[in-house]
Amino acid sequence: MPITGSRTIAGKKEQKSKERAKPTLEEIAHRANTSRSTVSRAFSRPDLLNPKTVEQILSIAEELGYRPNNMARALSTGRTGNIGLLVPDIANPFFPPLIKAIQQNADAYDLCLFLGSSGESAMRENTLFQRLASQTDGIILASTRLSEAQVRAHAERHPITLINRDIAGLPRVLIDTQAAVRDAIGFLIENGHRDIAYLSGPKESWSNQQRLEAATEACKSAGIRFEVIQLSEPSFEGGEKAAEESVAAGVTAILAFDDLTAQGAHARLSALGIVVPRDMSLIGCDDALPAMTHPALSTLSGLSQEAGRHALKLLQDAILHGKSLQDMKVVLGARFICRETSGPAQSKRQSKH
Amino acid sequence: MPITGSRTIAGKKEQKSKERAKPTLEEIAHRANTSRSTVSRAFSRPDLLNPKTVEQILSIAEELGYRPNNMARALSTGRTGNIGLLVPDIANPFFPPLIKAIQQNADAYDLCLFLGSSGESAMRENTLFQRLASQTDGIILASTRLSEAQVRAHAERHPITLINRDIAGLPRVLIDTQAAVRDAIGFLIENGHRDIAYLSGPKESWSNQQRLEAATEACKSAGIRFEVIQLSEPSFEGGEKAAEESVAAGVTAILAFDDLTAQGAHARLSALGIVVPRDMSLIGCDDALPAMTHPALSTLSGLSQEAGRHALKLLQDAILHGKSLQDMKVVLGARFICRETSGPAQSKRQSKH
DNA sequence: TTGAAAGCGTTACCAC
DNA sequence: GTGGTAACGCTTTCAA
Repeated sequence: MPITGSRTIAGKKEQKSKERAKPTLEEIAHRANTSRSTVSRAFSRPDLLNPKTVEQILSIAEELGYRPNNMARALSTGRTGNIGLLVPDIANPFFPPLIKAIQQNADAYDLCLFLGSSGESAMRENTLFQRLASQTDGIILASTRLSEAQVRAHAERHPITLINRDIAGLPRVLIDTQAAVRDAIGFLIENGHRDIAYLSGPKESWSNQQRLEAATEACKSAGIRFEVIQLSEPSFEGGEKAAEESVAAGVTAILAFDDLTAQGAHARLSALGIVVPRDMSLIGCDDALPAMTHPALSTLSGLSQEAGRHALKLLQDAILHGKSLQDMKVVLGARFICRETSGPAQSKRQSKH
Repeated sequence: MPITGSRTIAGKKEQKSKERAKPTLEEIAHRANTSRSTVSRAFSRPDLLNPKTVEQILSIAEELGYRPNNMARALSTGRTGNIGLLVPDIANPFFPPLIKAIQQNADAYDLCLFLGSSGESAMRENTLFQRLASQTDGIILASTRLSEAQVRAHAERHPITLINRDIAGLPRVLIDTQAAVRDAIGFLIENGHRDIAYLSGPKESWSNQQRLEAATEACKSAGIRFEVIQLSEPSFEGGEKAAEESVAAGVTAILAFDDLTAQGAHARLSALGIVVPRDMSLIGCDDALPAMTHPALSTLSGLSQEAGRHALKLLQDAILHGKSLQDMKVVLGARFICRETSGPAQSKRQSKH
């Protein structure tokens, strides 16, 4: 007996006794002395059938352990019932809560989720997209590293929703951290800090651009020294290296691209004997490691739950209403959350008040 | 113009000027004055064709932006090129690294990954399984909450690989933490601890059973008081609650089901003014929050990378060699990693040495 | 209320 | 080397 995928010319009564191959509509129809059409309807539009017929079919199906073949169905209907989600790095703590939120909402819509993690590589992301496109009704791109042109090209042929990427004309949900960044910088300044560093993330990252811009302006307008330190990569290790540079630069406060890099920085600072927040204030971003850290990390609130919910809603609209017909844009405002890693600047310096 | 999924009787020349519908083999064949078969072969078995033909077809395909339809291909070949992965809770920090490892290996095998998060619910896991079964070649069940009977039933009809669940006859990879648990308990005892609590995870969890068993025996044979505290749920919050019970129970050391609950416990202990490790030793499990914490959490090493790699290997074997023909079992040994949250017991008590 | 048959996009067998 | 055609499992007109 062939294991799988074998061709059988006369598909009639192929199975021996207990040989349980996956039953098909045909199989059930045969057992119920009826046709494929009827059996199909028994599942999709039972209201059109004689209740007795439905009942009989359902019971036979149950007995045989029938499960509809999603791919065949999709091929026929043009709808897959699947959606895709592409993230740069699933191990970055910002994403799991987001993925979870999307997953749960997908369940509610009765959709299955394809997950892709691109490893921060645009090329890989592209490949994954193409692979997923033919098996999904739409795809959510979270913090995509693709160029605007690439995203537009994809959107041309497949429903898309963006998270944390602002491309006009495409449905997108944005977590706006600019106000929160200004608050955080304001807090630091009020607490006497005059030398602040920003650990800058990937250049392709919209979020990073936003934060960098807001921080730059806030410091500039306050006449404060502002150092931009480029992370080698948006990871724990990247944060560690950047911490050393920050120390060398002689700042008293660090605003990190995200919580993960902030934690990396924290670890390295501790290793160097620098106590947070006494010797150095540290603020992360995303609130992805809630209170998981000691001391609890000051950060900018993440909102990934809401972001996920809205993203799925938008995607659903895009799928049903054809190509993202209007310029849907949801903006979620983050807030500065002051916990235990940020405080007064050390030494003689004081607030001006 | 219909948006999608429309039926067209004469599929000949349906598209107007720039109306870019997704091109099919037929479409390309037509443009190249050849047949579907040939075009198909140009992609799958170009060696069988005249190089000129191949080149021409490929260029036309490129120009049209042709992408093969995975579902149609799957329907025809019986292989989907997809695999599924079901986890109890993607937000639990143990899983992201595991998922990432599986994802990367899947990429290497040129497989797409379906991710399902069951929310710790067996029912939901079952539903997801059935939904995924028809669109995947095989499914990896990580820390499944399903009963043995349910798992076996599924395995009957679909290739499966288990992670951290020991069911004879099915391919599985196990992270064995028993030796590590014994080492951890041994360490605590040597450091003067005589009252130890274990924060116990989900009953369905094989890992939890293993840890509980090892800890119980280790304490028993050393004649040490051992308290089992059942977590309301394996989460940060669950850990917080359990910490209070531990304090009430008057233990000097806590071994937690996993890192997440350990962190929850840590947070609550700190809030209660209990300093770790001075007043209370704390050991997690999985090494999922590497050094992300301060003080760095003592834990049992996770090995999720290796687990993911082996799981995919086993699944691949199961898929290719038909139903998991032999009792493949990979056991990975975890180690106790002593960091900063575990140390000598407080007060008068001393090690016997 | 039910059945026949065409069609979804692809592959694979069998001729030519 | 290449083309015709059946088949994969399901949905959906169209007739009866």
